[in-house]
Amino acid sequence: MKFEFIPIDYEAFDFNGKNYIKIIGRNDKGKRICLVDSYLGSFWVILKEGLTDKKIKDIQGKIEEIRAGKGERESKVVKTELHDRKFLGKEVKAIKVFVENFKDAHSVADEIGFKEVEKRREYDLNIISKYIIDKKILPLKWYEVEGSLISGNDFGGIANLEVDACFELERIKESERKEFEPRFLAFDIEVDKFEIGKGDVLMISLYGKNFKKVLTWKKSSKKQDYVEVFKDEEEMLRKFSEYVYEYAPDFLVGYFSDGFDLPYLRAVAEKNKVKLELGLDRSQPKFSRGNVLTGRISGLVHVDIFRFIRNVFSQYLQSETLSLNDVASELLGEKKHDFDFLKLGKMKDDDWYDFFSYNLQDSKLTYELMEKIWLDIYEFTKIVQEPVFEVTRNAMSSHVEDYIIHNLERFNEIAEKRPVHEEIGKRRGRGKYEGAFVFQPTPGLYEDIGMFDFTSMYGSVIVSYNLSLSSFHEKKEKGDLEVDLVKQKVHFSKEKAFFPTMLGEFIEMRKKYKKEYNENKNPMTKARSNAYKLLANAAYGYQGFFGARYYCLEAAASTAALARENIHSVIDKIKKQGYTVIYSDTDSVAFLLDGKNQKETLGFLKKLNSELPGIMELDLEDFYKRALFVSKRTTDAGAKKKYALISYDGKLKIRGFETVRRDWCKLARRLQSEIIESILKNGNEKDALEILKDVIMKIKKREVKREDLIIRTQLKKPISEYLATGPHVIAAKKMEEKGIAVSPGDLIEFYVAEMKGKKKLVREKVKLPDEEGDYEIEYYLNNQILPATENIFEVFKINLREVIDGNKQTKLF
DNA sequence: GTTAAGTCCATACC
DNA sequence: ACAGGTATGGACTTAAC
Repeated sequence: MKFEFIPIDYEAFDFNGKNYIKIIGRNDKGKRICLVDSYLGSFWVILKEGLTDKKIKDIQGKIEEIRAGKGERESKVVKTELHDRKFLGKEVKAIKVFVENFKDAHSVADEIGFKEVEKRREYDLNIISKYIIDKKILPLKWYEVEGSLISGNDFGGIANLEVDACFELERIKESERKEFEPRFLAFDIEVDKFEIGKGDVLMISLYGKNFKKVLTWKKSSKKQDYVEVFKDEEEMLRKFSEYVYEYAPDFLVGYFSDGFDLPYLRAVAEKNKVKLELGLDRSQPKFSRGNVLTGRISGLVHVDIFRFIRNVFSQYLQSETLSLNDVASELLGEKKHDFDFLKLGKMKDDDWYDFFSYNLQDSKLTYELMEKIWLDIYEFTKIVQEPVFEVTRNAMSSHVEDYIIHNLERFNEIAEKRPVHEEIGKRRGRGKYEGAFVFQPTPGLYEDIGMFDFTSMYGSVIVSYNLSLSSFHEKKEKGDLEVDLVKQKVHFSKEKAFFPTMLGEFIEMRKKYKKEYNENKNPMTKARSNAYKLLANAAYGYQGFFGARYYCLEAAASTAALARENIHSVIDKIKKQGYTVIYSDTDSVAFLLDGKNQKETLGFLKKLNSELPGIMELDLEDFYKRALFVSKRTTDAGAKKKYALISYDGKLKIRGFETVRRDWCKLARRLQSEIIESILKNGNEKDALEILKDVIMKIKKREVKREDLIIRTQLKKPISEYLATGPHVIAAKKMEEKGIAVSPGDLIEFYVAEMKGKKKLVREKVKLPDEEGDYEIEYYLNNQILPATENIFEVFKINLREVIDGNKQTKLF
């Protein structure tokens, strides 16, 4: 039978001792299809130089005799082939070893420690990645498929899967078809005790296209048409699996569902002795323990969008936390419903009604977030060529690496191995290298400023100077680039290596799609341009990351060194041209126009660009009307990474100030930003000073709302691991005492209250937001308001303490 | 008991 | 453990008196 097919999920299975891959996807009619394909996996044995043909034949013979495996299972080598390949850019002779069951590739490779063998590689690749590379059957790409229907007990009864049809793959070729409308089903649970395994699931909400349900075993007399009440938790759980099956989603979507909803459901299913049959083979979710739990459901893709947002998206979000509420507010302009969890112990009829709609809203937000970021997931999947399950969970370093792995064939390259435990330890012990240059600013209010910055600076340095593991030379060779790292000199070949080449592709694609997007605003090109930008930015960090296959600290250190060299050179040229440089951080430089006009400055930028090496490019960031720099708190020296700018159209750009820090109270943050705005708009401090005086008065009169005085600090590790007990740790302890579960990652809220007796430490005055008490006036004046404002006024030679001492109403200072 | 230096910790910038 | 280094600054801890 012939049909069009789009792969969504891949799973390997063994049948009669051989590897098979089942691909779950859709056909062009929207039917769910399972495609089964055989797969013969292989790895590489790289030979030492100068072996005779006869010797190589001998080795191949010896390899073909090997049988190895783990436990009961044993695989034989099916065949070997000799190839000319490259490894880290060097030409090598390599034997391709085909193993009956790829799970035994490592064991087989272990048997090939002959003295003629230089290295063994690719036995550590994931079988699905290997399959996608070898067979070129890429996720989310349409194919024309010929296959034969599988029925009965073929392949161990695979025809029993909950799909519309199962085929064995016979022929496949690319199709022109593009459009794909994925089916999402979002879910969310509510429980009575937060800790997994300790409580009951009170309700489960589901949200899809024209589909909304809240399943529960609790009742409210007020009717909600989407609520279905079951006799107990067990029946609710059964119905949950059934609804998921009926809706037949491609993606079952949750928010933090790897860490909470799915494991919680599993725990209560176990307790109720019911099976959570979510898989297309009616199997239960399987959890793998990495750093965090990961829940996999056979045949449909469980997506925890929190993880994708955290790993990929978060750096471009303004939200102060990655909670569903904050992220949905920012991306969708929609919030969670309010529900007071303290009611849980004594729920009334109306409360259940509210709780059901609260639960449904969470699924709705999750569904809409998935719709919102789907194109980003889709583009990442297309670019790195890994299945959506992995793409939505992997960190940026993995995305970079996956792109490399899936593109090595173009370079005839064999993949490097993943570092093992000892190697990682060694790498981590190597210590830091010198990073970026930051210009020491002079505090002051400046006027008429220009700012240039390099586009993808580190990426373009790597490409322009060819910095990577395969171009790195231990000893200097003829024509090499030499980079002086002070402690040592390192060398890189000028022969173009694959890593800089691929990174060049990221930068080029980013440029191309950014341009395309600007000409024709289309969410697809935006997502694509964004994905390439993220990959380009992460590639530098990747080479310095201890877990990377293509780790090269020398390349990372050289990238930073050459970036410094380039920014210094640009700073010098700008100065020489007659501008005053006032600031620079890593890849940007700010300077005073000193009477020169913008047009002239842009002309100068063009000249600067013509002198830059390789693909490096300097851009106009913007022209600004005013800029404010302040001193550090402890010395007179200007503070780095802390400044505020106002553009000619009145837009503010504030960096580093307390205003942008989430661990300062609202009052201090708002006051500081008002002061900064006033100063930048007016060009003087007069109005700003009045704003400050007003707030100080309010504090003293106790007119400030508690909400504006709450300080929020993240708990980064379990309470017991803290060596220094800061205020937020005490607040977290208090929460635990009240029976509120706290875990690493939570934002802890507290305020500083007046206490009986003289308390010295801040932590002794910590109270939780709902705890009775009066705020401590002195703390908020001295530890929040003053530090956030005094070095701003210092720029105008105003000593806040003196000014305020002269004010009769404010004698506290 | 007080104070200054040192350390821990969170958060930001690029 | 899940990209890197640079930087600020609050609050606690420790050493010295």
